Amino acid sequence: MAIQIYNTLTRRKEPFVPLEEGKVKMYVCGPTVYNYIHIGNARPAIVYDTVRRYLQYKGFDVKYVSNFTDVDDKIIKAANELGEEVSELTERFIKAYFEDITALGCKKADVHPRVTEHMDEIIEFIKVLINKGYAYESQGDVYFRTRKFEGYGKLSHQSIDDLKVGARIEAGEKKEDPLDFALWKAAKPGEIHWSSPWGEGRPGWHIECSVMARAHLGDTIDIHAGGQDLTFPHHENEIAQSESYTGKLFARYWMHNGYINIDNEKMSKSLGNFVLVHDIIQKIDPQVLRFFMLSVHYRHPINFSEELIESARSGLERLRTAYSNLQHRLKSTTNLAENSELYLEKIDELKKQFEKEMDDDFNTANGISVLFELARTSNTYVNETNTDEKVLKAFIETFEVLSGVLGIKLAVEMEILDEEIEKLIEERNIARKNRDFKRADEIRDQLLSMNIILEDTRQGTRWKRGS
RNA sequence: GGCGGCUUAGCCAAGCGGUAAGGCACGGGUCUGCAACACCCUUAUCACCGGUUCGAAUCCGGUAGCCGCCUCCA
Repeated sequence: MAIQIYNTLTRRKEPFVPLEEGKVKMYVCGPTVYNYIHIGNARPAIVYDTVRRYLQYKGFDVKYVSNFTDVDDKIIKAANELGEEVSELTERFIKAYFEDITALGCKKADVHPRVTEHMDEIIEFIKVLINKGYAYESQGDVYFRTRKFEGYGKLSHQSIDDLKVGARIEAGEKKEDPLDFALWKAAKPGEIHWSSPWGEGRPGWHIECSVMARAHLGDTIDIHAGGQDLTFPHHENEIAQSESYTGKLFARYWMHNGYINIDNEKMSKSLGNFVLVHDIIQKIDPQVLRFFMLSVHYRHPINFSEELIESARSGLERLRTAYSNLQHRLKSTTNLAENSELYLEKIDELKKQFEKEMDDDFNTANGISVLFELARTSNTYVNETNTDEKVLKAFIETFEVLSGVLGIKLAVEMEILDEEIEKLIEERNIARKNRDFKRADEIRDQLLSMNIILEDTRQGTRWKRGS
């Protein structure tokens, strides 16, 4: 069964068939680097990282490209305010971006192209659009002539006339039509600029993605993804530019993720409820954040609140515990179990179930519920009198593979305890054997105050760090 | 005004015509010296009204409420 992807272009789920068999060309709109990313930026990073991981799991060779917008109005403004060079500022936040998404369990893209590194190609691209009559120069700016492109509005499913009603007419209009958008903007005095046939200036926002996608992935790409708000105008404009340039379909599947709200309100600067990843991961385990985001379907809105994060934390903890229960039981497995086949079959069944859910437009929420079922099954198994190493390892491997697809790590770092603590645990076990429960409880409390939680199982005492 | 989405148990959330997954919290029980972990059990007819159908949370029409895009935005 093929993967089904909801395609914004057709507003339907479609079987995913890449242009070139076995290979996927994927482009994800990346951040404008003028600040730390907020959790709203983190969602596409996590969601499409997961899409990529699943495609790879299914055997596709994925080329994943995600850009940095490293020159634009907001960047220039921020650099001016901080008295910093544009390049210094962007370099700083690109570095921070990698730190943040790495913490969130996202792999780097195969290519992270930057606008400033594609200036020649951008200028060349615009020249062609002008030559073809799709763009025109106006007082040092260059605009795209939207009415010239027949398919304008096909992604956002709006007719060009409906769009026009809502379009804002800017003061000092240099456009032929309000819906035309800038490909090139003349530099204001003192602004960073590049030389072009139309004078000193810099690229408009939309052109960069058209150029960089083509430069790194070719004329037609398989999956183009980004936040829902990019559908219009950003992606609509990309389509207009690229298809006018190449005469070919730009992207075959368009994926758009939903928004994040904070305490049921839209995250916005005016409300002052921006949550930066950089800040929040000081307080919340970034893995919990990832788990939380994947527990909701990517196209649906998600609400962010401490209460919901706490609930996600408990859920992830349950999976981690199940995983460590298996590891722990491995040390005392009897290998006398007679029901191995039954469990191996169940594991296989759950694995298939997971794939079925993920095949359905990357339903990570359901994928996670399969992990919970795997946990319940393995917890039951771990408590059997006899276990089989083969089965324990199959459980462990399945946990690793499936959670790996979601980019979730279940293994908790088990640092070596100091000798003193080891001795206390040992002393407590002796006390318990002698039924000196007072001393035993004393030691347990003492360790608890050191954030070490003890659990007595039939196979011995084990410990873990509190969270 | 145009386009689109949402409304499922205390909270979160799946569901895409065949009779309500899963998680968190709560309560009861088993396990345990006690706990923790774990396991078992218990908890909803799906905003409302009408229609189509043998059968609807799921399709159609309408009502109400919430939200997004149409302007920089993930």
